[in-house]
Amino acid sequence: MLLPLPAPYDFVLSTERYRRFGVDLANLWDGNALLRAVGGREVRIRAAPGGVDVEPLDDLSRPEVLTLLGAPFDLDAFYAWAAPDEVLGPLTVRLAGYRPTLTPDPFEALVSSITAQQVSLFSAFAIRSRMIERFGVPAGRVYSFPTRERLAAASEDELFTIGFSRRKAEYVVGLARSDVDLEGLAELDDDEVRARIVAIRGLGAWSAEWFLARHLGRPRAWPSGDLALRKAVDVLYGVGVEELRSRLEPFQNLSAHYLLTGARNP
DNA sequence: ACCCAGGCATTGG
DNA sequence: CCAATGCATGGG
Repeated sequence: MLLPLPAPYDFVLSTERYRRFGVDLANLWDGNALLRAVGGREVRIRAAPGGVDVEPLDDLSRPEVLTLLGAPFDLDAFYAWAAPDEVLGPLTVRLAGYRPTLTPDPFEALVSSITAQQVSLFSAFAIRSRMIERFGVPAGRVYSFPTRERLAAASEDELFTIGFSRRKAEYVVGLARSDVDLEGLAELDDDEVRARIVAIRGLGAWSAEWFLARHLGRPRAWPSGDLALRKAVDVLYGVGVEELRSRLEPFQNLSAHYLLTGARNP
């Protein structure tokens, strides 16, 4: 069944992140389709004229896929705003139809951030996939991401065995066992979200900003501490990330994604 | 055998 | 308040 998305939309480019750094067992690339477990069932997403083909498409999968594919982003407004910019103008033309994906679940977003802290994304993907394999549940060929309950019941040693540092194992289990209302964060404004995230052990400013950017899809999220973004901004603009921030108002999030994707797809 | 990679908490000044 | 340190794995 067709799930419409605003044109232009480039499905393959938009999902590049899920296969660029290795295999993502929770967002599994299958040659021409993206597989994702929704409610314990495998959902298959493929490119289609006017949007994507989703199978099965129902009241459960529809909102999940819309979030996953970044439907909330207003690309038209971003492109119009970016056109005069010497860097983002050409970039939005070259990457036309790139719609950043979002992580639908807050716990998944935060645990994924912990796995990606400090190490290369190749390493992060490998460790994260071993965790998904062990603590997630297969739905066809793809896996549902490990639930908070399942990781709350895990031991730090189990996580250490599959490649987590002792410290990161503490962070993941601690987050799972905490009483923080992760769903409730969506009701708060950007700065309140930042404060709540940073108050959790193992999550700093970088993780908070990516949570705003890739889970909540907040337009002004700007992960200025991100090493890859710093390098991309330096190469493409020749300035620092902090001095660029105000210039990108109010499209910092989409700008960051276009700069990162543009820098690694020259 | 190195060195670095899309951080963070801890420790020491 | 800022600088130094340890962390585990995958690629080059």
